[in-house]
Amino acid sequence: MHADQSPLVRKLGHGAVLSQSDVKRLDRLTESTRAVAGHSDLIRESDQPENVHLILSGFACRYKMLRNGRRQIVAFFVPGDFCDLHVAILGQMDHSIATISTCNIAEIPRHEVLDLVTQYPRINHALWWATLVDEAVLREWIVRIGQRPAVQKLAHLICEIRLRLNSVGLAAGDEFRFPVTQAELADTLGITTVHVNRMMQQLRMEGLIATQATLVTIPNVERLEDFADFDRSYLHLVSAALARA
Amino acid sequence: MHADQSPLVRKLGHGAVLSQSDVKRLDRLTESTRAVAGHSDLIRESDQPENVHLILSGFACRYKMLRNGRRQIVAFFVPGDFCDLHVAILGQMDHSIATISTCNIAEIPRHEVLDLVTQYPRINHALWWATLVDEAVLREWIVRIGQRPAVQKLAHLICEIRLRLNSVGLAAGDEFRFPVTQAELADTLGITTVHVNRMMQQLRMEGLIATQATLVTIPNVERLEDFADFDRSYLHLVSAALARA
DNA sequence: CGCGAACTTGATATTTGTCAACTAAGGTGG
DNA sequence: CCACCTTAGTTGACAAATATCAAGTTCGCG
Repeated sequence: MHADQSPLVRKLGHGAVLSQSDVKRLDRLTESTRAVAGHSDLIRESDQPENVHLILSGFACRYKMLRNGRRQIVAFFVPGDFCDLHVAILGQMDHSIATISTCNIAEIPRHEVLDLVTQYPRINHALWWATLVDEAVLREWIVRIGQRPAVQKLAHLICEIRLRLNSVGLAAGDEFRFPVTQAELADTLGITTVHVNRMMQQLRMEGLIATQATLVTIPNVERLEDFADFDRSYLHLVSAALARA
Repeated sequence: MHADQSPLVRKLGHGAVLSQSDVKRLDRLTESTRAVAGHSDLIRESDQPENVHLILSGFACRYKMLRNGRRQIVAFFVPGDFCDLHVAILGQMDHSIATISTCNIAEIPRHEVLDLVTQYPRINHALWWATLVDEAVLREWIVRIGQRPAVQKLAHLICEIRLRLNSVGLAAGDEFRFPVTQAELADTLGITTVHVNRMMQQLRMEGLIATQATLVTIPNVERLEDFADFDRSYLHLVSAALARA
């Protein structure tokens, strides 16, 4: 594992053992980038996007609006994540994608993705792996929202984000940047802003997390994961690592 | 559309325009079937299954257990659905699959699936479509659980099941069989059995649904869908139908 | 006809939501 | 560099939704 690898390469490295040329090909994707301000839509419901979006830095999310004005965030994107790898097949977006913080993104033409999956078998495998992990994450979000009390929802989400950032080299030590407002957390967890605030205080008081501005510190990861009943296995971060050893 | 088509063929017909030979190939999948009693596990968490499971009749579900004994159902399977089309890539199941009612299932060896996706491009496209629709359904479940009051959750789920059954020819007219207990609905919607019961009564009193045993009758589909704020588009049932017209 | 599972009911407890106000923080123009 | 101004975070009192518990009742099946 090289310290200078991009989040994308690090991420896909969990899904397949990549060769030098694979890495070189992936790095080419990030040659032309675009900066996007926070809180702006990348794709709207009913769009039929031409390009695939890859997050290089910053946070973004996938969300759906309801008739009554409520919003549910159904996915977070961190650096290394593709937002819409395959939507072409369905023809039409059934949700929207927006940045949360300022982001650097790469827009990758459809034909280039096609080149990746047909010419680079290990990258193809890694992209499949990433798609299936995305699905596993969706399932875990359902469990989190459906069965956990609010404090655990929050703790569990923080565990997930920490581990995902860690797996792409963005949560060294016990802290990481998490520029997400309490209102956005509320839309993610299916609770109100006020309640997020109180649950946050509870986590702080129990010494499970500490925050200053957007910096989250987790003094004892194991303790937080135990509190949240967080089972890492759904992120499937081990198999390729084992293969590499 | 032929009345004698299997649920599988009907379902995949929404994802691609299938040829005669495609249909013939798909029908071959269902030659050897197996009956499974209700409430028995097909695959358990941490299994590494050899075959792909296809539901031919009956209802099944995907679920995850929590440390505290609670259960969350994260997917329903109706006839025509594959339970685990691609889990091979992730190496290990992170959840379990169980029948709800008595089911007829086909177990399809991995190499045969490989044959399908490599030798039959339209079937390959349809399977991709099915996978992406599954993902869209997961997102909608998150929205349902996260943002809707309990009555709407229930109504919304009923709308989804009705439409999915209808799309494979199993919900003719205004009624369909739905052999799912209130306890299972509770595990699906993230509410308690008692509350499911009360919300069910409310839907009945408002004349939105009627039930006798496992038979659900919906006098006015449009009214129920409006009540549930149900937007069909996430099931992506139109594109191939348009192509056919 | 009886037994167990599923469904139903009522009383009460708990969690979470709502509303409304206030404080703190960050960014911008004068 | 300060004053202001907007956004994010915080608080308290109260309301509503949902959970819990415990006891029926009904239904299908052997």
